[in-house]
This record gives sequence, structure tokens and C-alpha cells, in this order.
Amino acid sequence: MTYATEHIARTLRRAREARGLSQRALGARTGIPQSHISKIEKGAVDLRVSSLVELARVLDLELELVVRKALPAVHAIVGRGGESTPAAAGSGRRALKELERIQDLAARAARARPTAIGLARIQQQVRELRHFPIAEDRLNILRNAAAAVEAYHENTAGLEALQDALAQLRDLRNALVHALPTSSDDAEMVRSAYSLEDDDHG
Amino acid sequence: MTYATEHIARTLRRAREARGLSQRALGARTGIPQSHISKIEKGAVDLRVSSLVELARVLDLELELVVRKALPAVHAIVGRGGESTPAAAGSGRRALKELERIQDLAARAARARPTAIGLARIQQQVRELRHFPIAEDRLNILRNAAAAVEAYHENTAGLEALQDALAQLRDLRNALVHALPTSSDDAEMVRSAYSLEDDDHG
DNA sequence: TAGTCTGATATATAGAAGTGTATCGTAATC
DNA sequence: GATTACGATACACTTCTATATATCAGACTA
Repeated sequence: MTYATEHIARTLRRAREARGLSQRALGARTGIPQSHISKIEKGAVDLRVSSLVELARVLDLELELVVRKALPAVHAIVGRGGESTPAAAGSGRRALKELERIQDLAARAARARPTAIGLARIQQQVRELRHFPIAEDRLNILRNAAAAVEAYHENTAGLEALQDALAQLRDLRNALVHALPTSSDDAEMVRSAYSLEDDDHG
Repeated sequence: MTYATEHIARTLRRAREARGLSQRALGARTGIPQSHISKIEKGAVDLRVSSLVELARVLDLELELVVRKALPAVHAIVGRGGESTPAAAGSGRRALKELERIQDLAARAARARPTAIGLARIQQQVRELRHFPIAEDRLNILRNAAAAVEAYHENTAGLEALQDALAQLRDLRNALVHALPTSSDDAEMVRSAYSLEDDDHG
């Protein structure tokens, strides 16, 4: 029950977020109510295969039955979870490395000062950022954020530095979401093919 | 609807047959009634993910969401359909080649003499045989069958030659079914781990 | 602060999956 | 011919997905 079903739910959510789609936007494309998508992604329902296929189709995923023996090989191709184009694949693993470093620093800082709410936001933002391809010339944004978190942790900077970093990360994320259709060739087709009354957001 | 659902139904049936399991035996292992498995394999129902995962698990398959872009690469690993260990992979493609030759000869003969019911049986038997790894030293059985079909087609032999070939093919299939657990290392584990009141058949 | 987006949640209803059991025709085996 | 196993099918009944609609708290934006 909570075996492969959970894994699938997680994959669906990641794929949706990686495309910058809200549950409502995805619902509009699939005909599935937002309320139901919420339940599906939470793993609160044992959905039907047709629903799963419907969701997967719009998210550019395909349902496959793989011989267990071949699983490692398949996972080597499709990065465990199949979240489209993660940061690692897109533009070198440098960005991913930097994101992980931020996560690490933030976690460390949060342990020292658990009440800092800004840290949780940064962690969440970084988590979302992981699903995007990040170009080389944006790396400095990540580095700045890392520096800010570190400075905050070592008390050489206040909370406003943290909020500044957060704002920058948020801007980056927004830019990436809206840039995705033009930068990632095939996502363009999916988006335009299914755009109904809803074509933009946020 | 009839899109990926059909493909999945076909894969499930092939995987089950390749393991020499009846619908009832599979039902005993999964807890799913035979009546329902029949419907599933016919594609008559839009099954739930938990049922699919349950069936797949026992058949040594795993449900995966694959990015469409990576599909060709995945299919290259897992032969389109994922029927465990087909004849081609196991012991060289000679057996598969021979099986295809029999199919060809049988089809040709059937076209000439459509009423020969033995031919349909042979075709069915060969179709099942395709899902097994066939050792080199069994090749002569296939060659004999091919010769018998050819002789029947050219009127140098009667129906009894056909039935003889069919019997041989059937014996081979039965032998392979019962040999599978010992020859294919991991299938052994699956079978013994789930053997309940039903551990043998046919 | 007001307005808007997000995802989570509630309720009532329709409709399909799934269970349990039993039967049927076909085919293989003895 | 009798027995056995196979898959397909039928029926009543239960369970739960899925829909439609609406509300909610939290976070962003102007």
C-alpha cells in the first residue's frame, strides 16, 4: 500500500512542481479536480490507473512495468523518481552541489537557532529549486545565498540578510518557472497543447 | 483509456504466462479473485494502482514513471513489454529464430488448408514458448516441429505428424515451466516466498 | 490592509472497482 | 468417457474513487 503508491505520489508532485504548475492548473489540463489531486499527491487515495496515466501524460511521464532485475539500469537512466530535468542534468552538477551546500548550512544554522523562521523558507525554496536546470551564470545567486546563511549563522549578519537571500532565491525560482517553456523545448509543446482558459499564473 | 491500460494488461498476462502461473495461482498469491484477474488481463476494468502493484510485485515487476524523453533508452534495456526473460535473451537468438520459423511455416500451411485445427494449437504453443529461455540442446525439438509442419504442408505427412510435433512442443513447455524455479535463480525466491496452499499445477 | 494565490479539507452523490461464489465451454490427461 | 484444470462470465453486495462545490489557513503582492 504505502509501498510503491507513495513513491508514485512523490514522483507526481515533483514532476508537477518542476513544471511550475499549481494543482489547479494541472487539474484544468487533466480534468481532475484540485481537491482530488491534493489527495492523490498526499497518498490519501488508491487511485485508478486511468487517472494515473492521465496525470502522467500531461506531466510528460509514461507508466512502465519494469522487470525488477532491470531496475538499477533503468534508475541509472531516469534519475530515481523521474523528475523531468533536475538541476544536475541541465547545466552541470555545480548548481546541485551549491544547493546541497545551502541546505546543509541552513540545517546547521537552524539547529543552533531553531526559532529562525526564515531558514525554513530558504530550505523550502532550495528544495523546489532542485528540480530546475540552473545555468552557470546564475550560480552566483546561490553562492550569495549560501554566504548569507553562513553569515547569519556566525552572527556577522542579521535576519534581514536571510530575508534578502530568500527574496533572491524566490526571484530565481520565478524566473526559472516562466523561462521553462522556452528553454526546455518539449515542455513548450505540452504547455501550449493543453492550455485552456488557464495559461499563466503567479 | 485503451492507451496505456491495454499495454499494461498485455504485459501482466505475458509475465504471468512466462512464469507458468494460472490466473487462480496468481490470485492465491495476490489475494485477488481469479474472476477479477481475468477482467484485468482482458482490459475490461480500470484497475486501481494498489491492485496493479500487487500483481506486479508477485510477477517480479515494478511500476515506474518514466520521463517520455527517456523512454527509448528504457525500452532498450527492458524489452518493450518487460516479459521477464524471453527466449532471445536466455540462450542466444537461435531458439527465437526457430520459433519464428515455425510460426511462419504454420501460418503458410494454415493459409493453404484453413481447416487444420492442429496448426492453430501449434501456433498457440509456439507463442507461449516465446517467453521462455530455451537451451541449445532443446533446439532439435523445435527443428523437428518445423520439419513436421513443413512436411504436412507439402503433403508428405499426415495430421498425425502435426499432433506428434504438438505433443513434443507441449512437453517442452511443461518441462520449462517446472524447470523455471531452479534455472532462473530469483524466480525461485518469489515462488517459495508466496507459496500458500497452492504450490504446483498441471 | 485588502486581494489573490497556494494546498488541504469537508460534504453529498454517482458510479466503478473489487469480493465471493458459482457456473460454463474448451482442452488436456488418465 | 470421466475427471481435472483452464479462462471467461454472471450476480449480488460492499467499498472507495472521483466529481462538484465550497471553505479554510498560510504566504505573497500591491
